[in-house]
Amino acid sequence: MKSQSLKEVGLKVTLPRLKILEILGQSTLRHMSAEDVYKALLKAGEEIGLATVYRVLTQFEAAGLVERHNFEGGQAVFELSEGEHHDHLLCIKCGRVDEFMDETIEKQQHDIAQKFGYHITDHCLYIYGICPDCQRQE
Amino acid sequence: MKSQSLKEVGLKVTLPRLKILEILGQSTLRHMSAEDVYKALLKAGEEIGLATVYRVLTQFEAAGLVERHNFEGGQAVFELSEGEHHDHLLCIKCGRVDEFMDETIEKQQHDIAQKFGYHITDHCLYIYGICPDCQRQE
DNA sequence: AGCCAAATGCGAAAGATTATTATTTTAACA
DNA sequence: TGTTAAAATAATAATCTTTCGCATTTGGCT
Ligand SMILES: [Mn+2]
Ligand SMILES: [Mn+2]
Ligand SMILES: [Zn+2]
Ligand SMILES: [Zn+2]
Repeated sequence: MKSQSLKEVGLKVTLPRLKILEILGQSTLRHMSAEDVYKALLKAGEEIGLATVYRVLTQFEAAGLVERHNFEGGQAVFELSEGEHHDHLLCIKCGRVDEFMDETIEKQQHDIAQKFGYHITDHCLYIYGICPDCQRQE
Repeated sequence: MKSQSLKEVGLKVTLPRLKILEILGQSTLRHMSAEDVYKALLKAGEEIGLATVYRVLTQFEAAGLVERHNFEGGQAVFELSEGEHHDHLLCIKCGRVDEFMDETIEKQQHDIAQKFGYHITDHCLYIYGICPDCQRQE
């Protein structure tokens, strides 16, 4: 359960942290901005400050519980870490986000880093485009 | 020459625009933030406002003269468009940026978008890691 | 129950970027 | 070449996202 995952990463079990984990897990959006989380909390009747949301999300990221993405549009978004890595396809019209993982691309990245002598720590691949639904409405 | 490229994209030839193009072309850094450009202008004795730098860079982007990248770290960076697309390798220690292009990755991206039914407009792949030089100093 | 370190809430502050508006400059043309 | 309307600039204010500082509260432990 949620309090367990907090303990495992060495974070105190507090009400704000539990609620934020809950929101991230239940929301229909897998990718939420701090503001999204804050509004969802308000809607759920929780009085948690926006600064706390930011603080907690940053701590969750450091602990490996969530991942932060810098999609276009100013606000960072967060999603619960599910173990396996994936990259993103984003619709520039409606904001839809799809996820994928491609072994070939992952391997090529590794080869490129090796060629340049880099020790990879992380990477992100964002493919922007127009989703099937939005193409129909043109 | 520079005034020509401005005319070609339908932008008036103004001193700020010429100077900014010049800075982008001459700087040793291929990837500069608006602030970087602004400081380089000051150093060159030009009195151009930061707001103008932002405005001009955004116009250049819209005109296809420069590309904007949202690397990690808050500030967007800009580079002169050189025709051929490329992606980026970034050192998280020293900020070094390397560029590469991999046909296999490009093709896989196309295939993925097709599978999801997206019409690709753009994409970016950022590989973060530690560069050879920084590995030595550990 | 009671203590103390850690966490929260609130408002202020910071950092990046954009908007407003008066003034200046450009491009077109008489 | 001088005139003029439209566009661009400079300066400043405003906005937006995120972080900080500090007084207050809470969670974990005795
Ligand atoms: Mn995702
Ligand atoms: Mn580049
Ligand atoms: Zn869409
Ligand atoms: Zn380095």
